[in-house]
Amino acid sequence: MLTSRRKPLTAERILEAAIERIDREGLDALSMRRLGSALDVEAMSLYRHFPSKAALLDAVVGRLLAELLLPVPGIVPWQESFRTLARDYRRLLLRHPNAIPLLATLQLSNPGALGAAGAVMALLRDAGFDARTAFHVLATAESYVIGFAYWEAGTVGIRGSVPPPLPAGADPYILENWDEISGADCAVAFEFGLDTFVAGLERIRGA
Amino acid sequence: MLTSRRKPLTAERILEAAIERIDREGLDALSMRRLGSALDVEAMSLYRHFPSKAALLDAVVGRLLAELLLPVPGIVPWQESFRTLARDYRRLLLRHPNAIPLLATLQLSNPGALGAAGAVMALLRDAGFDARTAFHVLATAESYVIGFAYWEAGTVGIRGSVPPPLPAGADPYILENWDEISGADCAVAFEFGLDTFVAGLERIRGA
DNA sequence: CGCTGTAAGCGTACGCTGTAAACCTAAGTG
DNA sequence: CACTTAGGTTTACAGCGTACGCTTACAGCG
Repeated sequence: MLTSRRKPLTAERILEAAIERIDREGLDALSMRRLGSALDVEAMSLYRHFPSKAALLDAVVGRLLAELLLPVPGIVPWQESFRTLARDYRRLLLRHPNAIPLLATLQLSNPGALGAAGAVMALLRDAGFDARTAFHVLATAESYVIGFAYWEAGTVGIRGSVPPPLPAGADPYILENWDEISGADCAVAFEFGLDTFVAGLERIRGA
Repeated sequence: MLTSRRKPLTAERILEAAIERIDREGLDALSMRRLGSALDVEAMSLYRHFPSKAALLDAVVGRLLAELLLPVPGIVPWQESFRTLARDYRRLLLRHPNAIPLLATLQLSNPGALGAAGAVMALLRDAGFDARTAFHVLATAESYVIGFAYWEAGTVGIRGSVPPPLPAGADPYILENWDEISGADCAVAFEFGLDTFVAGLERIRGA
């Protein structure tokens, strides 16, 4: 089959197609063969651009994290930057709910994660936190956001798909209000946790 | 092959073997064939006890959650019960780090999850929180614990295995103290987040 | 005792997966 | 022109989940 007529395959195009497929069909639906055929190419061609499927998924993580606007210390109060980043991160995760397991297993060694981690560390140290505390805050906050998005995507359901039926025996409040527990409700809960956390931070800043 | 000489296969024995394999070799190493051979049985025999691999994994989740000691309201201050449960949950997750992805995707419809969720709801309502707030707290806290364990297992490394090498460009503090960032350090960070959260809860109780 | 229904485990087979290795071809480059 | 090389293809392999049908062991019953 002639190759010269096609738009050339690039790492960038592969990543875009991979993300689109993950968003639309889920993580399990992303196989090298399917991804290849979505790009009009054989599966093995992808290996010219990524050494393995795992490497490709790592790159997907980096590419998704690049959507985040990182805070610059000193322009607005640190609390505001911190809240904004957390909210942006949650929204990013909800825009790509099928990719959450990928981002949850993100390692600090991922180049895409380093930038974000560094920016948060800088922000917090500029706010007066010592380095060790800043690191704890980073770990804690990232955990919270990812955990929450995981929970939200799994509980409320992904992209409005019907949540699984609740069996009898659930807590009365949850049972009665199951239908009302929506994305909006989750946002309230998220903000609640975020407020609580920031308030706690303010009390120990510089400690 | 004669079957009467063997210990009979039961759902219980299958679950135990599955958990042991997950703990020892990881989630990916758990295939029906391998699990079968660990039990001296053909893969298809497992389907007599579980309708699918997904159902088996669901049962694994339930079985793991059953290790948790659920709080009973009114015996000790709610803060103490809350903290204890969170710590127990974290420890449970770290005892089975390879199963964290399973527990992270846990749905509220999982029978094993219902008991825990109900216990927490009861605890919080007994403490004076209204139902809606209690639900938010449940979501937030569970997110935090799971997210944190995910982060901890991925960052510090699982069961003392060497963490991946940190590339240059990381935040200076993280780079310099990478070797020292240990489980103990994580425990401090976890307690820090927990304290922050409980303090925030105390301020809004009953609101 | 034999007969029969049923539950439990086995064997085979199908379509899918990730990827190693060899191959082919078009585009430079001397 | 010959030669190299990057990029896409082809084939092949081992392993996966599981549908389907077979066999075996045992329980209840006459």
